[in-house]
Amino acid sequence: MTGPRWLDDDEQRAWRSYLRMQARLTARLNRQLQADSGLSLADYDVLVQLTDTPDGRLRPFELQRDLQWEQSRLSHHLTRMQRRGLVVREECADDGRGAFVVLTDAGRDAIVAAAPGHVETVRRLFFDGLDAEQVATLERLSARVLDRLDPGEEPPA
Amino acid sequence: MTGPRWLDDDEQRAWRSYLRMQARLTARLNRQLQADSGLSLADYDVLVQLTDTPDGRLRPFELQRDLQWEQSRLSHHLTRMQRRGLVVREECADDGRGAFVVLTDAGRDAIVAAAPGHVETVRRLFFDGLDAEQVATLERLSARVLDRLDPGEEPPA
DNA sequence: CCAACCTACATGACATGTCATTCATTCCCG
DNA sequence: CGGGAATGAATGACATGTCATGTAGGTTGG
Repeated sequence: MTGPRWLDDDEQRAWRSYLRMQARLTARLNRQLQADSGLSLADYDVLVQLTDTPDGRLRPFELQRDLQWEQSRLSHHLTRMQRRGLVVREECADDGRGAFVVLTDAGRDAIVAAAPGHVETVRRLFFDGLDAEQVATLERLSARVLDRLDPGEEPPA
Repeated sequence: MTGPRWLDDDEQRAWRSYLRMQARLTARLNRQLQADSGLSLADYDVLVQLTDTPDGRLRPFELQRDLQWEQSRLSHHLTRMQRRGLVVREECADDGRGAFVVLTDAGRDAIVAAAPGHVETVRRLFFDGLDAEQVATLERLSARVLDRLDPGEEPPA
């Protein structure tokens, strides 16, 4: 086989720039959320999914499908969120193996309190620096890469 | 104050798409590296920095500056890498507080063995799906966001 | 029917990352 | 000089994430 196809200079710059941006932005968002609401980004994502359902309850496998998390990560995370009173687990009558994850009042309060500040931070740190063209390109770029990562997968609802 | 400025539909789609791409891509790259070379992305980044110096040695604070890691993350990570024989710590004669991190032969072997497969994976999963225009936009976008994250910071060497 | 198989979920061990704190040394200014 | 502030780095406690495995309950073809 021939040697690897190394990245050219433009690709190098773009890749490094992307990696750094990604790392720093995630760290900032996490810190803002944590400091202002005591939630992590992961907590936030789980709570958003639950809030999007009419009765604030989902089966873990549905959460897993929506979030695309590893099953065991989800299980561990739900255990921790339950310990903190953000959700509770309930048994599932239909399926003896299954369970429900249910948003508690405290969980609902937490996400309601956290959302405005989080969105504001996303806007301030990210979108406010970009024009519509860049945002559109980002979306197509992400979609293309996602398609290569999981060929033939439905986009999330 | 007025309510938060929520994201519009385009921004929502772009943001969700970006978040998902980012998470999935990172997971894939990490798994490929781990499976093929027993290294994590974090190991890889540290080893790259060390390999870029003529004698494979750096002060921890230099590594920290280049990688932009938290100081304690770096310290813990170096401890683990040292335990696995990828680097060693040495005392610093010039500065009694300081230390050196030195690439071992095993560390050098590991990065040399890992790099081709990693680059190939980055190319296959990421760049092969994109055109030059998208890559260029990504770089500018990342640079702009980075600038908002750390106003007035020098770009890395 | 029932044995093989699949699905939903939990768990333990361990790697990684963060925050707060500690410690020694160096710097700097009166 | 001397003492307080700053710097370089390690550490302990704890949150998070991964992999391998366990377990109970469903599903299905012969």
